Amino acid sequence: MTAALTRDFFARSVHDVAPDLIGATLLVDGVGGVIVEVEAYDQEDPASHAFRGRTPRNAVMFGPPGYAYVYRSYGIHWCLNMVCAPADRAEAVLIRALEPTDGIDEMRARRHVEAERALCSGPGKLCQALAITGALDGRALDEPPFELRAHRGKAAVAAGPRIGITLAAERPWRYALEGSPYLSKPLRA
DNA sequence: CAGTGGATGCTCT
DNA sequence: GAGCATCCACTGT
Repeated sequence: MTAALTRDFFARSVHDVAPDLIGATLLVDGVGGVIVEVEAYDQEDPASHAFRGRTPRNAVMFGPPGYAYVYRSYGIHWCLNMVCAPADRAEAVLIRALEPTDGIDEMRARRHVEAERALCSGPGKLCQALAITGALDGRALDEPPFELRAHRGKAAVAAGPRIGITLAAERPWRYALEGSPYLSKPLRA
């Protein structure tokens, strides 16, 4: 029996929560896997959606911790974040990659690809594989359809620069499971 | 491999 | 009207 992650887990600085999420298991309606890559975004971060203040889109980031912030990216993909920090601070962790463990055939069908390595190796890919859409924006992470289980033992976490952004990309706020073949890109120092 | 460009829709200026 | 917290297909070594 593994411990479920509670809302208290997320009621901390995103810079503490993000590395601690590596190794945890994320399922949506029983489909998902182990979190192997995340990125942290805080309120003073020019690359964060919260940087320019509260808007209808990012409202969930300004709410209490332990909720999902889901937004559309490039008009095509969805991206999943987990809201952190005491309320009134807007911080969130972007979930960037999973190692698939549960419902692999269902993920293959949704993604239209065979290779396990390609199912969840990117923020848009994993949302497609787990059927995460804007319908889940603002939903509690400790309630169905979400299931979030803590990692047993210590994960080997490595940090590096963030990916896919132009502003402040050099901040070493990307965290990954060292040596995992399921990352969106290899980690660079 | 590395690099480039198109798809596509919503949010904010 | 610009600009994306992306992905894939295609090009050229």
